[in-house]
Amino acid sequence: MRSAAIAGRQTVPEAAPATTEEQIVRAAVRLFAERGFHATGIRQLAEQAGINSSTLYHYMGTKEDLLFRIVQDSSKRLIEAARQLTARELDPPAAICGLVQIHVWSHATYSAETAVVDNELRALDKPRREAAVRLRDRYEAFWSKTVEAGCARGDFRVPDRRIARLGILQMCSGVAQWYSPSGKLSLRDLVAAHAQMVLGALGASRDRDQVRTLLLEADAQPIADRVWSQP
Amino acid sequence: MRSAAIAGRQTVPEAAPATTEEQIVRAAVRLFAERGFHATGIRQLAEQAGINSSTLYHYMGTKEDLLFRIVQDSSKRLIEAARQLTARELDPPAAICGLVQIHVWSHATYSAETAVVDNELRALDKPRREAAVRLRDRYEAFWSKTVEAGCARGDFRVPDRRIARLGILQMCSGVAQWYSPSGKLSLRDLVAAHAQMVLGALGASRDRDQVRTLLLEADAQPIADRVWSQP
Amino acid sequence: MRSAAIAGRQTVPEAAPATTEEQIVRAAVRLFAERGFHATGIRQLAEQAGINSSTLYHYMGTKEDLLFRIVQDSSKRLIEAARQLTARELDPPAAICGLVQIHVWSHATYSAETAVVDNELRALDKPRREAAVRLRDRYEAFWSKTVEAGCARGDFRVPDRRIARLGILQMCSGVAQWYSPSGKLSLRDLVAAHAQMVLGALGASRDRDQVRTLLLEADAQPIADRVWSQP
Amino acid sequence: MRSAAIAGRQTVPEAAPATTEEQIVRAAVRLFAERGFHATGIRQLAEQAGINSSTLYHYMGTKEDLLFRIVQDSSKRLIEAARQLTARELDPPAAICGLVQIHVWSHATYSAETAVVDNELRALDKPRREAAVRLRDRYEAFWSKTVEAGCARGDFRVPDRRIARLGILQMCSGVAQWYSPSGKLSLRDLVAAHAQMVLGALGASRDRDQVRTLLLEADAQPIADRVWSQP
DNA sequence: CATGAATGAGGATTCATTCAT
DNA sequence: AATGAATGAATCCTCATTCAT
Repeated sequence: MRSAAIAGRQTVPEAAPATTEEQIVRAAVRLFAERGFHATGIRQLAEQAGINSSTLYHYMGTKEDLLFRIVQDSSKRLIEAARQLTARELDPPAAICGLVQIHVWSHATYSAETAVVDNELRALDKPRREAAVRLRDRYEAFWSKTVEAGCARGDFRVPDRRIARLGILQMCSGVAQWYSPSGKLSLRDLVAAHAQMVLGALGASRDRDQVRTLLLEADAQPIADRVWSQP
Repeated sequence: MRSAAIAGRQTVPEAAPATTEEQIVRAAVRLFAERGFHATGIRQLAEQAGINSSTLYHYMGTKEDLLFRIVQDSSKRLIEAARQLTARELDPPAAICGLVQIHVWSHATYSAETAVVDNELRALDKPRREAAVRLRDRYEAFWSKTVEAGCARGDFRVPDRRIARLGILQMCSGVAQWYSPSGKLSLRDLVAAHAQMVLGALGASRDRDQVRTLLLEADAQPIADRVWSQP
Repeated sequence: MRSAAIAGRQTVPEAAPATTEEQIVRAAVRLFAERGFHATGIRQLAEQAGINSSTLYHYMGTKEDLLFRIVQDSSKRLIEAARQLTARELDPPAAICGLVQIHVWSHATYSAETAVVDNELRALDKPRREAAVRLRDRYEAFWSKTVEAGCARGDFRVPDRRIARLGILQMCSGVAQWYSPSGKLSLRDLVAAHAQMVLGALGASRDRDQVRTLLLEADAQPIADRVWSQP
Repeated sequence: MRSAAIAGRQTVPEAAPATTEEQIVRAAVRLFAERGFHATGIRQLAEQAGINSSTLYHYMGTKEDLLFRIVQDSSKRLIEAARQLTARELDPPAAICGLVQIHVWSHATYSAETAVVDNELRALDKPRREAAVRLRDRYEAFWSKTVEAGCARGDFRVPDRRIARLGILQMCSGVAQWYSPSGKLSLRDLVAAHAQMVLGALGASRDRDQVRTLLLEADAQPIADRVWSQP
């Protein structure tokens, strides 16, 4: 198991002393990602947040409420980033590189948050799970549209657009499971490697220099950075 | 436990009525895949297997033992398939197509079993988790070697071999999450699409006809079929 | 507070060694009567029944299920007794004496059971509370009919039949709160006194000898005895 | 706590807007009566009083303190009413009618307050419960004395004086459970019906006109009205 | 006067597991 | 081979209450 990657957040240093609520959410994100929702006890959660377990209930409704909040929050950040990117109306190859940049950067930097979104939806009850799936669908729609556009323009050639979208998303999500920001592989290289693989998978030309150019053109990392820094 | 029971959705219909043991393993595979290990209660398990919860303990040791056996069994099948394939010493492009064929077919056909392997390792205690990880590593080693060989021979061009291996494996594992054998997408097309995307991601030439030829050359599905049918 | 009266059951000695289930129900009846449903903890309940608190859940569903079972059981016994009595088609004065005999005897002898029925209905959720109220209404209908008949025949003269029914029932239920079977007041005298008061309240002639005769005619105690002895 | 707050449904409309304290007591009376002491949470109490739950602790000491104050206050009002009535030294039949008038009117008009006194004493700890029981005994002593006197004078003929006292009190208390001031049954008729039944139960002559005369003679409702209106 | 934060004890219930039958 | 009874530990969550602000 590649759990080392879960460490997460240290990238953006935070000056303000963490409020109790923040500490709870952080603890929850970490534990839900590491052990899973059902394997995380309310007492561990409290302990990790440095408070008594009953105090949790001043801040979260239910344990499940807390999960849902986390899922919702992280999903919305990704959606917002994709929205900002696609608003630029780049060509499909640049657009897909931008999406990869956002996705991979987010999954590498906020691996715990994204792992929760990717793995713990099934712990939600039906209405919330459906709400979470709708959010995920809204996010994936940005990918769909870009793939469609690229195929329509002849930039991409894929056997099946849906399979392609699912495949490249899955590939890029994988980094949350193994990438460690403290290792020697840089985020930049990680992103570039994925962009190159994605372009290849989509049947687009994928020369290393072209990829570099497309990533520069997309310049999506600032977007990702921004959406994850907002309160 | 006769490990034949793990097969799940039987491709080749089996005349023999399921033994109690088989039913337990089937129920476990289904529930662990659907809800996760920790969210699966021993009583649900028993109910789904059509027996009393105490009776479970004649067949499985612990709930965790049961998980471990499932993980071990499924992992070994994949390993055995990959072993048989690589024993043929195909050229890297054909070999990688064969691996994709095995992996995708297995994840599509035995989605519950593979999902358990992919998602529930963290529920195992340390020694068992490490044993399971060793099995996974043995399996992935076949992929590593093939990627290495392809890169060495110039068939593949990737920015980072480890990232490539992880990326394509992740992509191919994804099918367990969404593919439905009862839908209109055929297994053959599913496999072909993935082979094509994987070749692309690896920077190999990925003309559709070439892919078809490589898949025919690899002819790995019979292997997969066989390893999953064994007792 | 007159809690001494709650002791209850010892009247009918029981040869068979109490099963776990019986012990649970007895403990519940006693505690629900003494302290009330909400003031009775599941652990006290278990302790009084001589078992571990988790074992309770093999026998009762929920604590509330247990309450409902007790309410239902006791209500049905009273209904059955009243049914058997009214089947004799006595004259209203004798019939009302019989009802008093059943009611007072039951409330004196099974004070815990009847106290639970009388006081703890509000702890039930809506559907069960309504079911319990329906049972109570079925029981009180026997009283209504008898009062009506007596008024129609001129045996009784009351300002308002509904008030009368409620008043005399309430009066007779009171014994569960204070009567102690181990005190010096005999059940026979207790019943006779209430019969006399009820007849008076209903405006019927209430000479002591008449009351004695009516009670003999009704001869309802064997009925009460019987319905409470059934399993 | 200014005890005026306990009044509840104000017969005489009060101009002054309810103080926080009054609202707390009103909420407590209502909830303790409806659901019982143990089923009433401190937070519901606060919500119903329109304040934060911590604020409660400025007004009540403990939840149990609050219950005790309510019990004490209501008990004292009844005692005071009975004292004023018996100070008139009426003949036993008129006196008993006056007591019924007070008791029934109070239980009908202040059903929540009286229900709390009648049902929730067991939630008090021993010293307070005993204090509450002493108050109840002081109240019931007025009834005892009147019954005794009536029996001594030959106005009443009862098989057992204690049983008689308990029976008629119980009968009259019942109205708190079912009477609705907004229904079509008037308080006057309710009281008259009970007076008539009580006289009958005591073996006194109970002609309707006599009852009316006795009630007029007792003229106790103004007393009840007054004691419940005092601050 | 009023409150939000905080807590320890305890609420009911379910957990995986054992064992005698 | 199979089960019903039993349990201790743990589950999530709510309780009444305190206190600094």
